[in-house]
Amino acid sequence: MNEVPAEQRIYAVLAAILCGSVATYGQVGKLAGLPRGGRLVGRTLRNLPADSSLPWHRVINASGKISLPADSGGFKRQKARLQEEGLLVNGNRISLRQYQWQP
DNA sequence: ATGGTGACTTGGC
DNA sequence: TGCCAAGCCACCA
Repeated sequence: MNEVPAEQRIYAVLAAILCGSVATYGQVGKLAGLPRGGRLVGRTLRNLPADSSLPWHRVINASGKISLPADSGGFKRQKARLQEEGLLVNGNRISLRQYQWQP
């Protein structure tokens, strides 16, 4: 019957990421039941409404960097929010020191 | 249907 | 550390 759409589960995973921590796209996808859905996660965040209160800014790629283009508004917004949560952001890269979210 | 693209990941050099 | 190739999934022309 009605199964919960993958997007819904991705939202739940996002909401579970602790403040001050970040997770990779692959990590989120894996926890949402999409072991190879890194791209799906990215596409889902891309489609998020502007009024969504989900911490999408806590999601970065496996290289520990922000995947958005450095000249886009989303990049600046994500960087600013991460810094407000106490994370050190150097350029497009997050200074990793126990940054990875642990479920 | 087919090919190209993207807020990805991993392995190799 | 950084770039490249292959794999993966969904969307678009």
